[in-house]
Amino acid sequence: MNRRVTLADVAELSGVSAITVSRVLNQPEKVSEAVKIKVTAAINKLGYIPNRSASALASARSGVIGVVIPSLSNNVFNDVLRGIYEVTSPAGYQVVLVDTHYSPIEEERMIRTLLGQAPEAMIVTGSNQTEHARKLLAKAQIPIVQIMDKVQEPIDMNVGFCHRKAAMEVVEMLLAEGYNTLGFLGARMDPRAQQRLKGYRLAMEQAELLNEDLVITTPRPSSIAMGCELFKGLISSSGGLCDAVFCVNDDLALGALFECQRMNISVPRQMAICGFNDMEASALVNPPLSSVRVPRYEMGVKATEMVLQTIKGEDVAERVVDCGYEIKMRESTRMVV
Amino acid sequence: MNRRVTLADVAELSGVSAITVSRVLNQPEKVSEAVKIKVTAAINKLGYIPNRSASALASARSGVIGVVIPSLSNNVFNDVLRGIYEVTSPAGYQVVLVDTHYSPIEEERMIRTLLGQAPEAMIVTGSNQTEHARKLLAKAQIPIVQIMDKVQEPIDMNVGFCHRKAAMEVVEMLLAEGYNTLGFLGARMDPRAQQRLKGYRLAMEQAELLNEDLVITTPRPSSIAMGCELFKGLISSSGGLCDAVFCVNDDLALGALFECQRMNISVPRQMAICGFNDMEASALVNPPLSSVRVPRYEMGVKATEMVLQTIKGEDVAERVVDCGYEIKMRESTRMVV
DNA sequence: TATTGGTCTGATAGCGCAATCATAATGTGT
DNA sequence: ACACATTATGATTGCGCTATCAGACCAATA
Repeated sequence: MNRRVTLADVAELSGVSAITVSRVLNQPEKVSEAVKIKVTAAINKLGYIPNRSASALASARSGVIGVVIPSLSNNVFNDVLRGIYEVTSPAGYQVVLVDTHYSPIEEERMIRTLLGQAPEAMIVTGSNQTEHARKLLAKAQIPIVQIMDKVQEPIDMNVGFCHRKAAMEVVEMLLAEGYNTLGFLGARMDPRAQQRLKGYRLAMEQAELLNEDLVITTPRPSSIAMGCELFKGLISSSGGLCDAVFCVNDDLALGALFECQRMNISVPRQMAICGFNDMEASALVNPPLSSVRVPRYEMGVKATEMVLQTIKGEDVAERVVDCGYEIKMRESTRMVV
Repeated sequence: MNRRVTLADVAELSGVSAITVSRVLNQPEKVSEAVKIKVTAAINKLGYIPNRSASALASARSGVIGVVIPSLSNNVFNDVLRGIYEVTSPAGYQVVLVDTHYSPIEEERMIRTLLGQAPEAMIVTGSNQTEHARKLLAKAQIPIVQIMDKVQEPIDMNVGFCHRKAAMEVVEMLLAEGYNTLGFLGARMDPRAQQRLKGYRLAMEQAELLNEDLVITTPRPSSIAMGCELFKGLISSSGGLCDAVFCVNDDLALGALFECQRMNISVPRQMAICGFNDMEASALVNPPLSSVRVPRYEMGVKATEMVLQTIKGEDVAERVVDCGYEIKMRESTRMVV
């Protein structure tokens, strides 16, 4: 027979009760050395691996943290995830990760299935959950952190920053540098992209320079290739008058840069380019691309620490954390005189 | 009270037995229309979400697929994961993902905890598991696919390609193109990187051109910045004699390219560059980088289809799949006469 | 010696669900 | 009318583990 090895098997072999074996694994300080050694030997001999479903059911603790992200392909979330695992892994928690493909409907479905795992906490991206999804989350009575965005009315906790403010600040810096015909490239246009566009519009309006012909966006997914395409769109729509472009992320900015190289448009002399997220490539291309550094890894770590702390019953001092950002002005937006 | 809603609650409200509610959810074809409507209404009213731990325990089916990858930061695995989710998600399976940080020891530990979830199948990366980890996997009696590599003796199933052969072929093509002082840049040097290096060495040896001074590697993580660094190492170690460089991945190749641009080394006139993986940027930089296209997404899909098929009890025709690769020769390795 | 307090171990029950088998209700053919 | 198959529903049980409480044991103190 190849029945799976259970606690009872270990108990029998080591001559103790099942509950004692359980204690050896979960509360070893409550067991005498002699028994611990006997039981450990039996565990190793049988190759016993505890069944988490049974444990979860009996203890009402699943050891699962649910993580909801909008896209597995967006590298931005790699770093966030890395941060999350950095904390969950040593703490013995498992991550169950779902991808919503940027769809609130799908997100609601995913949250529902995730809740079926009775997660002890959830980390979700942004704030445009459906009304029903928010209700589900609130009803679950577990710690929840919304990440990436600065959220108006958090379901529970929040770690993020204001994308609108960051974008405004970028535009203001570019205007201060001397650029004035400043275009905008955006793809996917998820809520965070929308906020950045809003920031761009606000700052341009304030400077009385807003020209909707210079705003090129698409709901299609973002990519370097899309950056090339949108940039060509900007050139034709602006009649070649643009002197700078703010891209909603670094992929688009790289695309714009590579396209400039092919079109023999000198960066930054003829065209300044600024991205967002500060991915690794941005600082290393030629010329180095200006961008906005975002503490992605740190957000993942912080959010996870907050939920684990709450699980442990400790108080979380700051339930809403503005993790900020850092504008990295590099050669790609240095005005040449 | 805020006790979680259970099957029994739904059963009571709808005036049927618990098992009937269970059937409405899992085998609706076995329940009459009238009862189905009544029960569904109760489920919605109470906001009932089934507890998967209990379900897993009772049915001995966890609905979990375990996935073991060596690194969350390596973008190569994004696409593989995307492929995996593309299949698991509609089939109602949850993915539990673990990251081994390229360490077989940590991998063994992760596999052990993963097995605690009683996964119905596992997808693991490569073949350098510890002996014990392999035993654990084999003992689990579940379908297992090793991905990425072509594996000598698969634990169960395998989807991948031969990295050594791919690298050999690349080197042979570069030599045929007319390059002969061909360097190698490698970072991290995980088993697949080792295989590519082996392929390089074999091909160079065959051509009687192998010169270990032109092999620059580091165990440190791979990155674009590391590509810049290693390339500088190659230049100094080769005394500027190199006319081409084969990089173990595209990050290093991009680093080498960007560094060439800064050092005013013309690519490909003075230095040809070839990468591996064919990430998006490679085709879009200037000049476009030669690389090896690898069906990452497809590997994820295929591996997942294979395990789900096995779970369903169907036979998998090919238990070992060579998914191949495609060498993309682009301008960065075009000999200029 | 009796009492107390502490440490260690075990018996029992139940977490929420589905497998299994039993039973009731319905239809079908003769 | 009957036997018989078929479909729909329910009662019981147990998956593997841990919470809870009870008890055994020992040492130290009164």
